[in-house]
Amino acid sequence: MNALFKALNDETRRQIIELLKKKDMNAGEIAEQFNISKPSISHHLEILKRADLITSEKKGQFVEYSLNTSILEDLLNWILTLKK
Amino acid sequence: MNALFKALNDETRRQIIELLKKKDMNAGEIAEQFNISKPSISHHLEILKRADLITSEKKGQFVEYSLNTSILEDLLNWILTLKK
DNA sequence: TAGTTATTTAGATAAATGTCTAAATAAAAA
DNA sequence: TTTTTATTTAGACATTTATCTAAATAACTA
Repeated sequence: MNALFKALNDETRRQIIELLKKKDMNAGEIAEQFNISKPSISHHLEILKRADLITSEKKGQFVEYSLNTSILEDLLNWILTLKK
Repeated sequence: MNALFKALNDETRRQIIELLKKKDMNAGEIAEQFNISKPSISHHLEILKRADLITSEKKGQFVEYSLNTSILEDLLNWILTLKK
């Protein structure tokens, strides 16, 4: 849960999630959407991955990233228990 | 949304939320539950308040804190749109 | 094989964060 | 009014974080 909240606590990472919601994208395509260096985006992707919010698959030279929404189930339940 | 994610990105603050889920508590009662100084807890409470996750009411010398779950509606919707 | 392209790793740095102690403020009690 | 109790504010400090540039790695292309 800690890694999940940490991953979500950044506007850039939340935007990456929004992008991946629309379609799978490789690291370069994701980086293009931001005024942030590729290494920094790579770092954000790693944090999202560690939180299991995204998965990656090597495709030739590219690394394709996909959103994993199943982990959000935990968060959803956490919130719902707070609301009783 | 930023303040909300920020507020949730800390184990102590999430525990404070869990405590307030059970019942309203004043600052001292909350601080008692942790091995953290009162000023630090006060600081956590302020961050939760800024995120509108809790409200406070002065009662004599005490300040009573309550959980505000309505703000979680936004978070809930954010998650649900990700899950399509 | 040599060069190009895609991505990550390494290392540095500035800013943000969580924590502390000491001091300030506010209310109650003596 | 003086003292005690509850809480917050101020300031300091160590750690974490987001970012960068330069270098390394991996895979395609000529």
